[in-house]
Amino acid sequence: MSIDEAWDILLKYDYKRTRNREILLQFFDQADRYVTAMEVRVAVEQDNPGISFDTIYRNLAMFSKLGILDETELNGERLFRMQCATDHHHHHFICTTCGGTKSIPICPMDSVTVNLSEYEIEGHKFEIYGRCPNCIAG
Amino acid sequence: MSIDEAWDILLKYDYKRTRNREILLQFFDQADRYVTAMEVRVAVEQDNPGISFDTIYRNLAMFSKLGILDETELNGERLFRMQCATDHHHHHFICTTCGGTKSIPICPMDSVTVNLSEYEIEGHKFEIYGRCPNCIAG
DNA sequence: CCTTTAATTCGGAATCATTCCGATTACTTT
DNA sequence: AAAGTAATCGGAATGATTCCGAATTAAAGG
Repeated sequence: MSIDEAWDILLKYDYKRTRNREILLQFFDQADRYVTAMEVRVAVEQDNPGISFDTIYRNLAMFSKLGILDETELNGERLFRMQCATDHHHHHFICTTCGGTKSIPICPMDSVTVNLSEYEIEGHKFEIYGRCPNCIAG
Repeated sequence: MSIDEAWDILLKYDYKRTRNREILLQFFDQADRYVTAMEVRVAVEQDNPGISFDTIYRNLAMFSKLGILDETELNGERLFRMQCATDHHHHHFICTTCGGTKSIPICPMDSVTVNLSEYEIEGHKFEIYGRCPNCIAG
């Protein structure tokens, strides 16, 4: 998702265009991988020293709820990244070293044969963890 | 996994047979679903009022590392359950209301067609979330 | 059974990420 | 430019988890 598409969503929901949100979006746009909340904090403090933790966490949570960010968890750490374009549902390999991702175009839900008709399905998660070629080399 | 199988593992690694560990294992054995750390605390305090948080968390972490417990995360909460018998690799539907599970016998790794030969795969996760028939009925 | 030794537990303090809150600042609209 | 409301700030509060030194307990050997 581009920064512009993110702003489209934010403005549609009457969120205001603020400097902190622009900094956050630009950071996620160029990062293009999963980053920890701590990495976000360190990075945005470059652009706005004195930004409040509250502001960071509040916006991360809101972006995540609006689908602008993707949130996951690895070894007890929260990770965030810009949501992929939403046109093709897919999943990810996630590098446990750098947070980089690789698309896995299949969705296991298509292969589930168990009868879940009496269950209300709210969501699912499929992720592969490991090390990417770059991090193996490095 | 049964309580006896859990003790086999613990004793094999020279962990001692203590009352607190027995209480924990019995609780997970009868719970047979994902429970939060808080639920564990409340439950084991019935059997041993005054048990230290340290003891609970230390053993949960150790059980999890030894493969006696399965650990996952939902809405920022850590969930634990007794590990299934390890003979057939499979995944789970998890009820977001009660933590109950239903086995999903397929593994999406079998269907992954993307070439990951240059990647080191460390693990994967596939979970389906929703509400089970019991919890839907209310 | 008694002793020894090391693992385990206890209790409470410390840590760490995250959230809350009241006061201030900054968008957006008019 | 002024008003109104959302957003931010700064720092305190929260809550889960971990750490630590002292006390207890399980296992092994005599």
